[in-house]
Amino acid sequence: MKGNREKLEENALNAVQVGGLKSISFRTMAEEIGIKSSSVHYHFPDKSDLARTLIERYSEEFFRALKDISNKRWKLRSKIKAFIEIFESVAEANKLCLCGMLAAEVEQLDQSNRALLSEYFIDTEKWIVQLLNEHPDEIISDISPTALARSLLSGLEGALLLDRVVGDRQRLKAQKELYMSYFS
Amino acid sequence: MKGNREKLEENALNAVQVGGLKSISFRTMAEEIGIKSSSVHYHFPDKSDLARTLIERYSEEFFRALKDISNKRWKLRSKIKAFIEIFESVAEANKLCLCGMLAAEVEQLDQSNRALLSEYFIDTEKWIVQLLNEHPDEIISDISPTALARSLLSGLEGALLLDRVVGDRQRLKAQKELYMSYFS
DNA sequence: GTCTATATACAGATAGAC
DNA sequence: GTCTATCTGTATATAGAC
Repeated sequence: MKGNREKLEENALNAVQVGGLKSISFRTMAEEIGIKSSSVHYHFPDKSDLARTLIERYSEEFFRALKDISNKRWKLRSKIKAFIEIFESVAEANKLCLCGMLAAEVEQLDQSNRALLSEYFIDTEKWIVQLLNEHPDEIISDISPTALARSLLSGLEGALLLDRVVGDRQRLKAQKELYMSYFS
Repeated sequence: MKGNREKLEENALNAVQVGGLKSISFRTMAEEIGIKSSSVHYHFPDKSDLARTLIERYSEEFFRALKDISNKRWKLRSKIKAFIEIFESVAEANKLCLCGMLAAEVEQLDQSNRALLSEYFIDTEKWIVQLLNEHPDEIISDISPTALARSLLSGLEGALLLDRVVGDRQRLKAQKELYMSYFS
């Protein structure tokens, strides 16, 4: 019962997480669901509009998952673990985080999409900082919550990037070991 | 006194670190130094050959810099600091590490270039591990040298990626603060 | 080593019919 | 919402002259 717009979005999201925005075209998007490229333009006027849709869709789903973690877990350690596991599930599909991939292509994005990307990273860091501030007694470190949040998120994005090239999950595993050691 | 091949390599290296391999063409490369695209093909038969040249060139220069750090510094802390500063100088030019950028585009690379990319990351991690093993008494951590090396490198690559989008140097700064706290 | 010229393919995008 | 048809630009790549 999925409409074509929905199919296009899902396929494009996956393809961009694998190969980047420049790796997809209106033609290939169309072919994959059996329509013509001009019909894709009906749903997404241009590539910038498509990118915006994907970033918004990905962000919404991501922050919904973060909210879930905040609500359904008790200990800081368990929350951080669940957060890292989101990235592990991306790695298992041999993809990057959508925003991590687009970050490499930022020069090809317009200003409004760059702003959306930046917002994704900043808001994720804010979510981590809030977590840490809610459980100050469970943190084993002198590093500030802000610095911890920034290094954790960029560390996970980098781990996805390198692990996919090397062909294992060792960097994600190392990041997990490192950051779990910060929480009792 | 630079030959055209040298000019092409330098321009391409910079352009790929900024916008990725898919953002450059034989045409634009040619125009930037005032020749025709067919002449670029004389120097680099195809894009795969160009990519290989860039990875090898970048890796050689990078590992020469690492050797320099190994030789000219005494304390582990000073060596790690110098290593991180290599990434800071890349960030200042608003670029990514060449191999970090190509890691995002790995699906568009052939097998031999993927192997070169992987080698770059693995060899860098080995260099860090060796450093750590040479100064066991200067490490303040229970994390294994291997895990530290893997998380440090992927953390720095991720920091370059995110900082460029957000438009500051905060993630690189956070990584530096975090890892410097591991060494006396 | 560099050129002109060209082959071939694919890209984003739009007009207008149904 | 989807189609056919088309415009325009750009890509990789090669043949052959100079």
